[in-house]
Amino acid sequence: MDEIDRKLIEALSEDARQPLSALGAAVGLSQSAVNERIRRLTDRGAIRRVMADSDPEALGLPVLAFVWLALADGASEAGFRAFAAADPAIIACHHVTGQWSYLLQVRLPSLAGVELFLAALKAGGWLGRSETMLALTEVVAPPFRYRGA
Amino acid sequence: MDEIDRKLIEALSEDARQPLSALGAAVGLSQSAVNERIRRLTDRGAIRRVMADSDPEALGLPVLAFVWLALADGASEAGFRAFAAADPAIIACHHVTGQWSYLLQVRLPSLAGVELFLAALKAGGWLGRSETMLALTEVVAPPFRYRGA
DNA sequence: TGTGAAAGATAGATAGC
DNA sequence: GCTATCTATCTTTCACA
Repeated sequence: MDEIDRKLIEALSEDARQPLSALGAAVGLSQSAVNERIRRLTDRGAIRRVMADSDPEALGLPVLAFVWLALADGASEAGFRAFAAADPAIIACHHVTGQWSYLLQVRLPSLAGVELFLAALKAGGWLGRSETMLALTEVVAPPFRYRGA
Repeated sequence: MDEIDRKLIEALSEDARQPLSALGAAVGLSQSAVNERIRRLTDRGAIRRVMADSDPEALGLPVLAFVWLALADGASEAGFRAFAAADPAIIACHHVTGQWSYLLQVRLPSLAGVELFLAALKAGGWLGRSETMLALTEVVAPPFRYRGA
């Protein structure tokens, strides 16, 4: 992972459909050297995948909510993690320091969807305490990976 | 944006390098019909880009911090937004409801980096109040777009 | 919008150096 | 790592449904 690898990943993060020749020109290597580096970066897992970044609004998911969660007493951590991994509305879930145990980032069709989501958390027996904040403007928008309805 | 479009975006979100023939087989359309749909989805902006999702740890950015921020009195909103857009450590920045004005998601090389980041926020005159939480486990990992050192 | 087919352009993969 | 070659894939275009 040298400076050239970093530049390649930066360029591919911007646009992964650039020809190898363009990448080569950008970093000062031949097309095949670039190809070989990308192969190695992918094998090592430094590049995890090449994916489409899509617009959540176009997919009918305009609402982004941040949900702070303290698990219910006695709820299984492993069970909750399986639940989070399975729900396509959950675009990120981190175990965090501080007074809450998890921070969820959720994409939903509407505010009503937020209410349904919280109800599902409660019905699953996961929800101890929680606090929800809604995203207004996206000042720096992270990539969005659509995981299905 | 019908069911087929959604399936295409879901498949491309998983792996954007599949041949059109494979996508066609998955959704029950010909290669040329798939090609045409992807072109339209891209033109409309439903597909924003095709990018590499990389591993922040491999890039020397193992620390993810959530920084809740209330802007300093008199700080310019526009100025702060330009600052956020320019700093590659900031992978997401949302204006949010509730007691804080912004939520920043920041990728950094170390805990010392978090301290430096907060110091830079303060030095820029943006920081009113703030509260930082560190991510421990990534239960559901969002895609990561490397924006450079 | 979609199908099927065919031509041409492009880029990825491979092998020898 | 480079150059050259081979091959898979994409793109474009057509006639037709």
